Amino acid sequence: MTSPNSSREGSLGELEHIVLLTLVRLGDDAYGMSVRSTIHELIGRDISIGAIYTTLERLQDKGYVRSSMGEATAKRGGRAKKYFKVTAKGTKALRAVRSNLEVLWQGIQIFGSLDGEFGRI
Amino acid sequence: MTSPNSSREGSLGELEHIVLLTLVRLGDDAYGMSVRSTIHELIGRDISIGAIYTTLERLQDKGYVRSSMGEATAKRGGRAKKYFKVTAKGTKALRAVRSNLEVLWQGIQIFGSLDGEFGRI
DNA sequence: ATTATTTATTCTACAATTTAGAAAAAATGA
DNA sequence: TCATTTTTTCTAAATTGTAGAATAAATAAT
Repeated sequence: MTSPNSSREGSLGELEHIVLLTLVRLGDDAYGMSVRSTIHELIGRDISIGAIYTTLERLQDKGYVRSSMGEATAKRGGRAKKYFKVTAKGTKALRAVRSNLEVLWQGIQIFGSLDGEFGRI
Repeated sequence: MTSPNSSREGSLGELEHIVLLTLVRLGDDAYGMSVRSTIHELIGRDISIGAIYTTLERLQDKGYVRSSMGEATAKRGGRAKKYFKVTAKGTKALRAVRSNLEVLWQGIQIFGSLDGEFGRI
């Protein structure tokens, strides 16, 4: 690549998109394991924990999230969690992706209609 | 990988998602170049033509689209186009992705509100 | 106090997807 | 014939997605 294609802002990999969105949803309780189980509960997708963490790390490298260590809790296996928080930049990326998807889906009619709408961003 | 994770149905790569959706939009006029320009017009993303074609081919390998050659047109450079059509399987994948996204975005509130909704699928 | 179990993160290596750019093909126009 | 245009194909590489094993740190059980 010579010139870094700038038209690619508002572009997130599929898993990055899902993970970032789940972080927003989880708020203060967002860490590796909870992200994984929440995604599973919401859409039934079983992503390995290793995949979750590499994605989280890449998201951090890109400045879309930051992380901070919590404290251990007094229960079996309650080691300290690494919490993740979406940055302003991450929020912006999410908004852009959302906006693009709305345009792309606008007017698309495929039988079997699902009539939901996206939540506000 | 030992067992092919089946929870991954209703999963399309980001570009696959965009391209498939654009094929639906274009209907009978969907071929490499038109897909590329339409995406550019809709979301301003400048994807190389090579990238479009590799995606189209992969989509075909997965059975999400089929292709057929058209005829040459009587104009400069009017060589025969390769038209693409979304299959029932492709439509199904699109519906699943859409459904998952609706769930994931449900209830997400990020300032700067975009209040559109997805088109029906 | 050693060992087991649980929750959690990190590491490693590979597969799949995305990407650009150059090459080739097939048409008309000069 | 040579140039130009529209279109597809090929090639190589970067980025993203993936699982599984290893490690760590806590409490529970013996």
